[in-house]
Amino acid sequence: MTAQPWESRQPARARVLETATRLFYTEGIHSVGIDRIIAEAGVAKATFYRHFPSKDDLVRAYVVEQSSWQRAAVAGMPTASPRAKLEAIFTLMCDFGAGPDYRGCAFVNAAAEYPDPAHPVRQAIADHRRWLRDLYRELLTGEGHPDAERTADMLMLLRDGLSVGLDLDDPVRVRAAVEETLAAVLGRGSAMSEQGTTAGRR
Amino acid sequence: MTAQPWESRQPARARVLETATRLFYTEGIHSVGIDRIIAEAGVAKATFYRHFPSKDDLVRAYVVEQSSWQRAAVAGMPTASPRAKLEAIFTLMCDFGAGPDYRGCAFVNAAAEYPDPAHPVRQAIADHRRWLRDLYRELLTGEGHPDAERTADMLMLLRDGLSVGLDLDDPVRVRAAVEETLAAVLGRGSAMSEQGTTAGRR
DNA sequence: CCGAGAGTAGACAGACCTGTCTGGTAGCGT
DNA sequence: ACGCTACCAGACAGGTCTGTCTACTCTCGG
Repeated sequence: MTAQPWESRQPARARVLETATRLFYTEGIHSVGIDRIIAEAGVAKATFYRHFPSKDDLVRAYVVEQSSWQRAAVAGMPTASPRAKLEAIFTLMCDFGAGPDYRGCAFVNAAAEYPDPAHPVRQAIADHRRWLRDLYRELLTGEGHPDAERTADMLMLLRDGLSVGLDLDDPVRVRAAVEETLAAVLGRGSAMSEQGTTAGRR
Repeated sequence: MTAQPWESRQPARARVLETATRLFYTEGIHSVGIDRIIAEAGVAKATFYRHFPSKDDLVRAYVVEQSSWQRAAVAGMPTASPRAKLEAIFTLMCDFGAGPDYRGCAFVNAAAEYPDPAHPVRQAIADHRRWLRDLYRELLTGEGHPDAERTADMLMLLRDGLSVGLDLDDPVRVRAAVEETLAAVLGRGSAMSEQGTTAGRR
């Protein structure tokens, strides 16, 4: 009875990481135990601990994987002008944040559960944020923005704000405020377009 | 040996709440157990459970108390113009966030550990955020701002962004970006003054 | 003086946590 | 056919969690 034709399924490590990602994101990290993860992933405990020597390693892998997803998503976006790309990134975040499963930014939430800045999980979060800020800065530079450094920091502020607000406040109002702020920060070239999933207005 | 002259000390409930506030904020909520709190507060377990029927009640009291602090802090600020008051509020947040003990926004962090929006803790957080947005809106209205509703939402974005950024990124750069964004959102009347604790520039 | 109220100290129950270990099975390369 | 690797199932240890309970002490109002 044991060990079905599991070539059909994903390999154990991927199943664990997928399950952990879902549970960590929707329920929080400290609230989800190993037993629950291996049960829902259909994986034996020994197998889990072979792939992830400790729970913290799993958490770190979760954060790193989230970062990889986002990098891939950005890399796979249609290459329009830098400005259009920036606006598309923020539109995408607003769309995602308006969905029913949205639970805030995975990195911010993880950081809230790992206070120590020297912890590997925090390091992974810091890596992601460095990448993100560099992305903003390069897009701004590519657009010929006169103060890409400062403006990239402002976009980080906006990004963090919308991550939190979409979770805790009314997403429709947050979205409108994001569009307005983005226009104010980037200068009113072409306002963030109207193709959002939720009808724009207010 | 038991029961010293504890009229000199704070009463038990206050000691518990004070200890819990410190530990919850600096180490996270799920990471801190009841045993630790009562030990550091110097309170018996039975006493604790008389004042707080469950840990969640304590957590809720922690959130409510944080909210009270902030309301009192705002109420106790010198009453200048609404605009000056707004700028002072953001300056205060930046000053606080530049300190070594800063660990992010207590409400955002707590929300990260309580995913269920119907949970009493989340309700308390929502109450605080409603108060905060109303405060922004009223100050903007008092200043005669043409679109206080929308701008209040933008200030919420900025507030959440700086709460996160001051914890996870370089506080000096975040502060500069906050000043810039605030000026952009509020319109360049009088830029946020230079009296910060950390030297302004970049 | 005496009883009520608030507090202290600590044992205890039952659940859950991480992490280890044993033992068995399925598939693959050689 | 053989061994290697990856996996499954589950028991187990040792600790920690929340919450309950017993037994005692101190203080104060009446």
